[in-house]
Amino acid sequence: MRNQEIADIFTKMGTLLEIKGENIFKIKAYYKAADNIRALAEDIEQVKNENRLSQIPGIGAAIEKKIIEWLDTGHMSAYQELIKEVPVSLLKIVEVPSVGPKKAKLFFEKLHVKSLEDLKKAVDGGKLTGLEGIKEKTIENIAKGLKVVAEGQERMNLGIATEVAEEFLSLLKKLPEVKDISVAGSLRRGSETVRDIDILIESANPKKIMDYVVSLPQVQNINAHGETKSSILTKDNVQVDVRVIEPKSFGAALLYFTGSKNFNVKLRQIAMKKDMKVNEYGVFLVKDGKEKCLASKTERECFDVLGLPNIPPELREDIGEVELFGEKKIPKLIEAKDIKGELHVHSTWSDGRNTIAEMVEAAMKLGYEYLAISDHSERLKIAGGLSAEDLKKKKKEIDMLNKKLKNFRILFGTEVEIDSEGNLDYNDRILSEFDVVIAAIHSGFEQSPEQLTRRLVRACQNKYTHAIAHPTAIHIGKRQPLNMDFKEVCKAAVDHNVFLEINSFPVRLDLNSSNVYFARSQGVQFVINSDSHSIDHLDYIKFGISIARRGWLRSEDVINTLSVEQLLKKIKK
DNA sequence: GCCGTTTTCGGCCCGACTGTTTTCAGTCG
Repeated sequence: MRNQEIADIFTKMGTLLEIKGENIFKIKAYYKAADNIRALAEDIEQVKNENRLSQIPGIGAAIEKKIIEWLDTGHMSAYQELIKEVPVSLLKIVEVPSVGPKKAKLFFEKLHVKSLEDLKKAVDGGKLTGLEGIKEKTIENIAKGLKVVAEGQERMNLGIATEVAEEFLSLLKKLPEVKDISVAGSLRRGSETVRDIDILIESANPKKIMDYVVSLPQVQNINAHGETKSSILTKDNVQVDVRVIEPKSFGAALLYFTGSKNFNVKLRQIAMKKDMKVNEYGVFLVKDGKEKCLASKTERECFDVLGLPNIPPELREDIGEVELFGEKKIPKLIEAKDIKGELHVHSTWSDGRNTIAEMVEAAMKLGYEYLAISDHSERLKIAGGLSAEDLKKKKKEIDMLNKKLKNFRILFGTEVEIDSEGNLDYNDRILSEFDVVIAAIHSGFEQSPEQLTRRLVRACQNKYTHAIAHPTAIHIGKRQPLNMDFKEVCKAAVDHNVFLEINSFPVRLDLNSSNVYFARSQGVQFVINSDSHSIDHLDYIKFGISIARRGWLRSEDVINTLSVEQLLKKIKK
């Protein structure tokens, strides 16, 4: 799919036009088109071939023409013209905190600054001094910003973000001034990656809280320190924004700061049609130039007066949830309590840190009814892959443990390698012994799209395969997802009764929520696993559940919400 | 550049903080 690359071009064009000083609404049109293409569930090339591009919201005649040109010829003349005027390297400069399009333009025109290196030289050489609107403090902030960029402030995965947020929440909760507290932003929406952490606090005494936040030992740099809003950078380079809200508008603020941005825009548009206005202080009726607050205390009240149901944070992406909620078509989403067991955890038999017995004990504490111990297969030597001989011993251990257990079943599983041709790493006789066979790719990521697709399709066709683990093999921050035809893989999964995994391990989070949303539309069924390598990892399942919810999954779309008997019946080939 | 139950023009979501000003522009979310 070329959706991402086209969306990226339009995002770039938006920013370049901003630097150029174009009409703000034209710029927004490019951003909006990029957003909608990125969120598109189907292949844009197919949409083009079926002449439906203009049906995508935010795509009119001009942008449609540009998309067609790009898909047909591999270049876009409007983009080429634009980067002649505004060097594409300026995009790096607006990424520097406290430098936006206006300053980028100023530095480019007055100092010929075209790259981060140029900017650094200009700052170090004192060249910024004397430019209009630039004084000591601004220069200092830009110097700091350059440092942050140099240290690579990337998006962190959901696991790291959750950890940092929990640390701050537990510290702040101790303050007597804090009446209520919640995370907001993409973290609350359960997004796979998070850029910064938003924390909202309900309190009538903001000053004390603000002073406390900026004085914490975790703070490396104070970006802002206001009366109700402060922003800090931790020593681990994580940006944490804390806002204090008056009790009467906590709900409205939570709604506002949870976003997403596009969801908020949609809410305001709905409000406008009803002569209302939404901001972080409440939902207001606007009449004869006067405003009357209709709701503000809780999110639910705000949704109520807008005529909407209580939309869960994970769904607030403006990909149709608002409209469908109006028609009562949104499914009842899966919840943590629906999970009855897991099919993909490791033990000391391969590269896990805990024994089968220890893993089982931890799983029972979570209220699970079963656990498949799916260790690596022979070929993956680096992770202690099991030989045929090892498997016999492991099976014996599981049988023995199962005899002792009441109301819990250990399943004999494997995470078996898919080789470069799509064959599985054990022969049929061995595969037939397992209760659960999960096939996975751990090597050969750089094959051609055709090879990768064929590999995954063949793995699905194997009559012993029950599920595909971490189907795109993404490693957040390190490895791109496999470049393959995901639609084909979904089709093979459906045709051969194979379940696709939502792997909850924080560096994987694979499938991601857009994959899930798309796969669901293709009729795929799922399994949510933690891929635990120790008892501490079992808790990661919560991230997989967030992704499932963001992909609109119900409990019946996920096989490990079934009892063990139902599960074994369902996966039987 | 997009869009339309005011449909081919005239709108297009809202506010806090900072640094520069002395009323506001730029940045950010």
